[in-house]
Amino acid sequence: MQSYFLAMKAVRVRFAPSPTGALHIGGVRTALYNFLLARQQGGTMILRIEDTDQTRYVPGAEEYIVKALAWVGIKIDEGVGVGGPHAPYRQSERKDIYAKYTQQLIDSGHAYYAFDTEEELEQMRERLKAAGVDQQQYNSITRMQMRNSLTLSEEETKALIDKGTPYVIRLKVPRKEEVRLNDLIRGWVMVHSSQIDDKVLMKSDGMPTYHLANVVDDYLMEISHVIRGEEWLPSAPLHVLLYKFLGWEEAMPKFAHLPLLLKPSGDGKLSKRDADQMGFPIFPLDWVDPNTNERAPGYKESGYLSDALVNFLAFLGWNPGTTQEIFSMEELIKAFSIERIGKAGARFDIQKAQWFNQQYLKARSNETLAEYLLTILKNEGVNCSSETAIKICSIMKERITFPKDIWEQGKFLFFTPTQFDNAVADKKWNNEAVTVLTAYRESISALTAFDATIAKTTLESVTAALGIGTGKILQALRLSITGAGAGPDLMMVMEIVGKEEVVKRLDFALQTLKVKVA
RNA sequence: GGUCCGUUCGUCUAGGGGUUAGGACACCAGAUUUUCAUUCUGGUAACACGGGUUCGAUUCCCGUACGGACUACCA
Repeated sequence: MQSYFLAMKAVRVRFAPSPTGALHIGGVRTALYNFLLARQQGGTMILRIEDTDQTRYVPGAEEYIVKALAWVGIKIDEGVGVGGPHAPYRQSERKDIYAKYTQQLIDSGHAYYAFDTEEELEQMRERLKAAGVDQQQYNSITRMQMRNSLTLSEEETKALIDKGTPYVIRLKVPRKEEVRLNDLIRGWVMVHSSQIDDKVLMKSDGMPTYHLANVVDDYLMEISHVIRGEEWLPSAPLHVLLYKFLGWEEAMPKFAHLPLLLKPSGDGKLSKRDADQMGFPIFPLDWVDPNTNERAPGYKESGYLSDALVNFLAFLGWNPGTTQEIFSMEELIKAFSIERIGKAGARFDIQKAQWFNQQYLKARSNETLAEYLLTILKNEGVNCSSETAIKICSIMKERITFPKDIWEQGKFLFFTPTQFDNAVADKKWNNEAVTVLTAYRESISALTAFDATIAKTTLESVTAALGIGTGKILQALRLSITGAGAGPDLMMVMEIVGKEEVVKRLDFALQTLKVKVA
């Protein structure tokens, strides 16, 4: 009956970041998994901002999170930015709610006031450490030696509070109890309550800690599944205890603790530092730290396509069990399942992300890419027809990883080369080449129509007439036209560049490289 | 240190009591491309270790090792 009720419960998931800076790429994956489950089950995706630590608040972070999620295609149904029946969705605006439930815990004997100063806490830890105690915790044993409402009389406690003495409210964790939870990814996890300390629920500034706020909000917002990073697993039993003490055991959400995203070296959580060192972004969008004014690159601005990034991220810790690798968001929604999420941490391999990007880029139409190219060209002050831009994209897109490469690797299409690759020139620039190219220049300048096919047939007839193999001089021709020894189809390049420019470039190359054939 | 979690090619992973342990990225080689890239074909490469259970374990159990997370009035 009970489980039937739970099974039927509408799927409501939340992504609950803290606005302490830009959204980490690991956070994006967590949000994605939540979103996939919500969409698949016809559920609701909620965005809640966990800003209970006023000291760590970073201006602009919340806005960044909203923008970043929108960019990757994670649509928020309810929460910050869109509102909903459980507003407000910013924890700092829900202080009264938490106060009410802390009071309830105190009244039911599951929480207590603690007046210990930082120094006193420090002394306690020192004392325990010196005594060789394994855990220097505020717990069922040590709390009896501290200044709290358990060791003080009711009058003393009241007097202290009335006097305005700073205090926190701590959870009274039972001394001996087996706390268990059935994680959707890891199965049963059991922890003895003696291992859990009397966590602070309400800080001395009147704000709740994560533990309390998270449980209260998940309950009130009717969250069905808590999908979050593995770093929360150790405190999950504490949350289970809270549900129990608050009388919400029946409505407790299911938990799924995701494997961590590891640094490429594999030792530890992926951090901004590692990403910087390895030269890849850690944030979805560019982020300027308001304190240092430092700019951290984003995936978007670095040229990653959002659907490629989503595909890549989805596969870090999850797989469909088939050999299909390319998944659109729609396909991911259909195929996703929590059961197929792995247990072990996944190293972050930027090469794979680049491969996905390349795949998605190739799948883009020339027209779409051309639009993008045209905006770059406009900024660069380069004139180009959209027809030409489409042609350029068609020859460039097979050979690049990022859209910006079309421009960066295709500059020779817009500018006459000013210098030539010496290695190629040394090898391929010889008398034969000069003979052919000189003749070819003459033939082309006499042409009235010009395109890739004509360029090719013209070249073939010139080499045939001279009795020289086309292949022998092609590199020299490429060098003349592009300045380099490698690139896209040469005939198409010449078509794009146009007859006049081809002649001009041949003249310049013949002139400049003359010395090579002394 | 303590608690918890984890461990299949270099990486992401499939698989699961009897398999030639499969795929993808990366890498290497060949083919195509008169270049490079793409594409195609092929190749190198893995069940951490030790005990059980079993006719048989990479798969189940227990240890060990190694790795990670957590251990704040941070989330």
